[in-house]
Amino acid sequence: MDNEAKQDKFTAVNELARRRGFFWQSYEIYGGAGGFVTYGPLGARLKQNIEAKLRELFVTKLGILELESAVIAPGKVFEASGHVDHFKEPMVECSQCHKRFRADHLLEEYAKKSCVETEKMSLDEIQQALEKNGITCPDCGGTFKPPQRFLTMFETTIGPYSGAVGYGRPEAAQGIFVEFNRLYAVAREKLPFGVIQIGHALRNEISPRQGLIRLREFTIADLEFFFDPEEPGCCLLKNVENETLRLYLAEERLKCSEKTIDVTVKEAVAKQLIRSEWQAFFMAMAKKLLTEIGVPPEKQRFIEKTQWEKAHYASQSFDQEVYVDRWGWIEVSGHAYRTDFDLSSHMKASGVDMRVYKEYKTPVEKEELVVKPIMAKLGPAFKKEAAKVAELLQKAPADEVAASLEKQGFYMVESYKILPEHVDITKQKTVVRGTRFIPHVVEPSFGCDRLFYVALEYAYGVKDDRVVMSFPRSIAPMQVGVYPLVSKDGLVEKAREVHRLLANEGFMAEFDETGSIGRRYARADEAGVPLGITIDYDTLSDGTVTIRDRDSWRQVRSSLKDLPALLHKYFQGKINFEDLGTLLPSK
RNA sequence: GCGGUCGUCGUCUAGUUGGUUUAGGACACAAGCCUUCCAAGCUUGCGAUCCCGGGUUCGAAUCCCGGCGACCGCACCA
Repeated sequence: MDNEAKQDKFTAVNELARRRGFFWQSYEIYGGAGGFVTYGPLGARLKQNIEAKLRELFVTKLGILELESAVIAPGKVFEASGHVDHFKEPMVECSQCHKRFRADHLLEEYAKKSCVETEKMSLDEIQQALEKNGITCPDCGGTFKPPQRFLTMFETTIGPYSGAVGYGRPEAAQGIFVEFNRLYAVAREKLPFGVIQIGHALRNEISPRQGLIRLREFTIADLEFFFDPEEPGCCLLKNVENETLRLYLAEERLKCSEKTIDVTVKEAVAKQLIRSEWQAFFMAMAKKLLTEIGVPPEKQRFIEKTQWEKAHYASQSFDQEVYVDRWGWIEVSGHAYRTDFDLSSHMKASGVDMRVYKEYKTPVEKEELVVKPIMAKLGPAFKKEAAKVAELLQKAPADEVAASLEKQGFYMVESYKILPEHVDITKQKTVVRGTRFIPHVVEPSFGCDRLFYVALEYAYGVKDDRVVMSFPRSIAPMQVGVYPLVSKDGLVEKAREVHRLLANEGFMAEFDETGSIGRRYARADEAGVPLGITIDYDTLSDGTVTIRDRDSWRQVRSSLKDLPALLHKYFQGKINFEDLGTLLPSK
């Protein structure tokens, strides 16, 4: 299978995808536009099924809330979140060789500026700093053109006349943070809770290549999980504690070592390799997801981001990577501990309190001295000033007042001399029942188009020179094919009847009567249809059909009347192919 | 954005020293015949203004310029 023109899987998968309608580049009739794709019938279905997996895993099974928010946001949202600053990178271009560089990186490297410093610099300041330090093109020594900012967010104006700037969201997360107060109320004001949003996001990439791996418009699934930083324990960790994770730690990467370690979730948490229990939990869930869409565990790993690589909001973060044929390890999900960065930022920018109230388990009783002015005495003593004096007294520190009265027999508040008989000093018990705080956030974030791509690549296989897309049955875009063995003697009519039956039972079923039976099986294998139902002469006489397995090409014989129930069980993963009927001898 | 290579039916491609090319083939697809289980065979059909725009020329798929797109390298990827 590899003697001639050994094309890589990326090429093979893309070609198949175009031919069979999984996906292709958008706007082809106008020459195409980089970074945009169209999912065809099989692809749209497959993508929905993958997203359904995410929902099943998080929404159905864990009770994570789902949200759908707008793609366009007012400028303030992404100013507050830090994206406007962080998506706008200062770049300089060499006037001789036209190579482009990140101006801030040059300053950090050659002028020993810190990234905190460069962050704050204006374009003019950057230019001056470059000139002052005599920084020229590292490649050819040429001088730089004036620096410019490249904004990787899509910018627009909201409304026809206003200058109100709006941005296409580069992630779905902010749509969750800005709605936090309502979501928290809907979640019945209980922590921890999580919210997921699966939707389109936009990033105006400088040069999107790599097909589905880097797009300008893509589907992201951001899950924000809110919890109390004082109770960071994960109540679900037990369920996954023996799951192993392959970690590629930052310290190994800094040593330029390729060493990865396999640890159980339990160990990773115990050794503080993963500092948040919830983060560890979601990493285990992410591994489960990838495994379920067909990526073997040994082709997955979690790479810890170094200090430099981490997002502006993250405390510790890992990328889940999958090994692909052409590029090696590529990111499919990110796992960041965002602390309270986002909610704090929006609180500060909007002025809206997003803290949550926590009642103490046992109310804290405090005993403190209280100075109570006795108005009956203050009135005669200070006349018109009495009210003011009382007010001042209440603000004064009670301890000081008490000490002064005791020692010196009086207390001076401004120019007023307070005598012991003017006030009543008592010990008062106050009960503090709770406190307010900003929840912390752990965020797993999946690139759905990348999940889609790795699902395609790992499904791709060649058997007897035929392409077989071995999707896990739970995500296969087409579930069953129904075929008359030959197109005569009433077999076609019977097959149509079976097809209708299955379609009405809720299966994604296709009907195909053209070409030889072998050709139809081959076509179905290429579309990744797990089961083929073939109607033959025995079907007419005894009501049985053959069921063909896409991956092994084995066949079983089964009664038509049992078929719907059997297929339901099969697609729910409760039974295997052999359980569908009696095995026929393979030819 | 820069540099290199490239762009012909749905897919893969022949042709590219400018001229019988109404751009050829294979696979796929469709209709029919045949066919009792893995891309069989036969017949017929559908399908490409040769990526787009401009230029040179009597004549351009072929040469030149610009654009778009793809791949590889650099840079970028929060």
